[in-house]
Amino acid sequence: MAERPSKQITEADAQKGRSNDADATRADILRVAATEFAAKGLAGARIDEIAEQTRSSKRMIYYYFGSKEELYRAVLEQSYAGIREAEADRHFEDLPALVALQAHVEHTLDYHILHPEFVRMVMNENIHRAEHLGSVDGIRDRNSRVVASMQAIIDKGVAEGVFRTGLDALELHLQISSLCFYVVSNRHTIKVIFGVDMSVAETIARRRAAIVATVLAAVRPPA
Amino acid sequence: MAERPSKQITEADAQKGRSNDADATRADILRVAATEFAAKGLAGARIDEIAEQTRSSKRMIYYYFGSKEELYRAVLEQSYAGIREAEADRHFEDLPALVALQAHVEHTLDYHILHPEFVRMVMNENIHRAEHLGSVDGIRDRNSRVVASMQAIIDKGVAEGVFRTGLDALELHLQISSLCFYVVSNRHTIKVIFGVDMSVAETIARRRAAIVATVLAAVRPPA
Amino acid sequence: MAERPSKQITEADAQKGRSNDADATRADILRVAATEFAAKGLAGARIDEIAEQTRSSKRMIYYYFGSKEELYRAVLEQSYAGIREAEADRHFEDLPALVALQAHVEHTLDYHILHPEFVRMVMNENIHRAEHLGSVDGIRDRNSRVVASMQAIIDKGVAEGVFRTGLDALELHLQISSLCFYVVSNRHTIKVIFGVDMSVAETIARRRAAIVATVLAAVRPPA
Amino acid sequence: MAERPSKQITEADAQKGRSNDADATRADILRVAATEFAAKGLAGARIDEIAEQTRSSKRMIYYYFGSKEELYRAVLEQSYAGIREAEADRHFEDLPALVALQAHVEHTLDYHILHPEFVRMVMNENIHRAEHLGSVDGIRDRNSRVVASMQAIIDKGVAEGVFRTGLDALELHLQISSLCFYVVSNRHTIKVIFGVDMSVAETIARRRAAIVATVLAAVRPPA
DNA sequence: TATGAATGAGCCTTCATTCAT
DNA sequence: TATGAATGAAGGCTCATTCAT
Repeated sequence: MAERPSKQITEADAQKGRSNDADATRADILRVAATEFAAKGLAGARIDEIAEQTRSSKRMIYYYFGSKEELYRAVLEQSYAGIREAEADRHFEDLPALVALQAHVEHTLDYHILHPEFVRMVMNENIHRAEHLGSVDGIRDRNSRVVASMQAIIDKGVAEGVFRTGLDALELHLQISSLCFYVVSNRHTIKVIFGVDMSVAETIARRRAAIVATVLAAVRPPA
Repeated sequence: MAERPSKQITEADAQKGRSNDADATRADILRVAATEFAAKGLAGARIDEIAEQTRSSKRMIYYYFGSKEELYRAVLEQSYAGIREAEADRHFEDLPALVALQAHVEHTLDYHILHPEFVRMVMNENIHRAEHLGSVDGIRDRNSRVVASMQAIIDKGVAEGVFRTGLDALELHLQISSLCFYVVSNRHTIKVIFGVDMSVAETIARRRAAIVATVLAAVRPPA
Repeated sequence: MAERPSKQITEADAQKGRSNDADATRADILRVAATEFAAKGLAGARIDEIAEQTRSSKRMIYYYFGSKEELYRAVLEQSYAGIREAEADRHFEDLPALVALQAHVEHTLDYHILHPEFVRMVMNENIHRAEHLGSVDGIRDRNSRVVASMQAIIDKGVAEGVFRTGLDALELHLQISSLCFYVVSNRHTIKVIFGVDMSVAETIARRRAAIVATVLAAVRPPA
Repeated sequence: MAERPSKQITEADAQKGRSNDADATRADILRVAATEFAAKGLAGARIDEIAEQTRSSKRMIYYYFGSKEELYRAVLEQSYAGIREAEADRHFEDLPALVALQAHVEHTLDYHILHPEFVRMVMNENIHRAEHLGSVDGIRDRNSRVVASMQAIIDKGVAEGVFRTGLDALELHLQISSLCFYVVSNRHTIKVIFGVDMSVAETIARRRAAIVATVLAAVRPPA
């Protein structure tokens, strides 16, 4: 993310002692906006509040992003880019299927727990019937990649004789997502209704084990 | 005050404990508001738009509910009352554990699919960190009831030798909830990313079977 | 004020065990309204709040008084009726002029201190350029009576040789009013600016003496 | 910010420390609001009406003042700043005590007559129990200054042998205020009740003379 | 005489957005 | 690229008043 800025530092910038202010400003706005939109949704977030927490001004938000909605889309895009990168970084090819699946589930759960803003953005997007997600670049690529990756694990598991046959890669992916997403997305109502605090490490550990157990049970061949 | 209501109490009214125009107006507002809040969230919904779809006026909304937030809370309360009633109607006591569990999962999934507004309200509430849920009456009662019911099934299943030991009732409930909730809550992003339309009957049937299979696998005793 | 109800108790009332409900209701509303209007002014007072503090309802306010403004006028009228009665009760005819004048000043000051709502109503009325006072019955009578009374004291004082000549009755009345009114009308700003609390008995006593001294000095003949 | 205001700084602006459109807009709003609040009070004044008489818009009122109450407070502050400045401009040090006192009374009366909005604002504030006055800067300073000034006159008068001893500076100040304030504050009820029009020059002159006479009599040593 | 329900107009306030510089 | 000032439209809410019974 911070590795390769999209614009080169111009000579003029260098002369003025500024090192790519534009990108820094953009990133700064995006960071603040991500927090605000995740916290309050598209309608609930306030451009003024975002501007105040920014190092620059409200005018700059419009200069860089054009409108509140486009800023929201940029945040959304960034959110999905994050999980895409995280998923791309995982390489379970050489592991036994069961180990790979377990690792995948744990990584997925961890990502959600570590990135509640991502979870909130996805919730927001669903409240808006995903109308902004369509215009986000490369969003459909995720499909093939994540499903292919799941399919690879399934194939290996079946080949190893540790998975049952007839498993559907997309279905399995969605179930794992369900189990990992819900823990984070619904943690507040869970807390109120059941008194369970999902931010406690021990609770998380217990839930992780239970989720892993369920997923492994789901792929287990019949006795 | 309670001496003589101006209109006669009909049998239907009596059954619902409603007795006059006031309650009808209240209910009408609540119904419209439920749709709007579910669709757009607390911040996104507009009192004006709710009023327009109502048989009464904006003024009446404030007359009966006091503020936008209180109206939202009333809708939230009603949403939870709905699922609580639905859960209370289920009686699986005389069924074998596996059948009871399967029926429970299917009912739960069906309820979510049939009541997407409930799902959306829960999402909204989580976006607001469940700050309004706390003041909703009887919300914590659900805990004991739903967990007790799950525990009963677990106990019977273990007694019958068809469930493994060591199952946690709350954990199982949350996993079932995850699997049933996500299908509905995230259907829009799922549609955009994976092209799967959750409103198609066939897709639903396939997912229902898969979810049931996973839950049953999760409780299955080791081979 | 509560001595003689304006309407007789009808037989029907007596039968129902009600003793002149209508007048009681009217008086009750008027009493509450007086407090509210005095406290918040015509624009600031709320019919709803008045109704809530009443033993009857909002509808009754309109039934008896027709409108907010007319209720205000009724309160105003009642306020002026109060001071008129108080002034009418004073009989200084047999006293020496100086004693009579001193008693008059003290009574006037006491009345203002004991009836801050009257003072507030007069302030309100001046803020509204006295547009409602015109339609209040018998308001101009006060002129002749109060000026005549003052003139009588002046005449006697001059005859006794203890007052200077050339005194104007209205002017003297207005100066006494000024001194007595201001203490109450401006007590809040006085408190904030000068830290003097006009509700403290000792402070009042000191001010009373000072005001009396000034008025007596004002009528004193030249040395 | 202060680099180059869009309009040239006029001499008048410079004198008042104002330099650009923003301050002009603010001042314009304040001027209009002063009239409205004085005329109708806090509750009676309408932001819409103020906005209409302004060169700018309703939105700008909130941009500069935040709320109706804060605008009211700004007007109140300005009102008191006016009389404070007027009082500061008076220099009676070199005059004989009697002349100084008479000049002071006449100036005070003139200020009230020339600034009825100030009088009305003070009335409004008293109707609101001076709850806004507390947060007005420098309001308590007036105390020391005005009392000190009065004390100086008293001291000189006593030294000259033309004032009696035992005079209290605050008390004298309050009596003078009473006499000058009431003429303006209660002129409408006075007009209705006594038919005396305080806006007529001759009437004012007569009252001024009478008030001066009373104050001078109040300080006169015993014969 | 009395009451709860209803209402239209209008009020204070806020929002995303744009302009002038 | 950057900033403070400005804005139209609309949003939530309240008020005095009236209707149906």
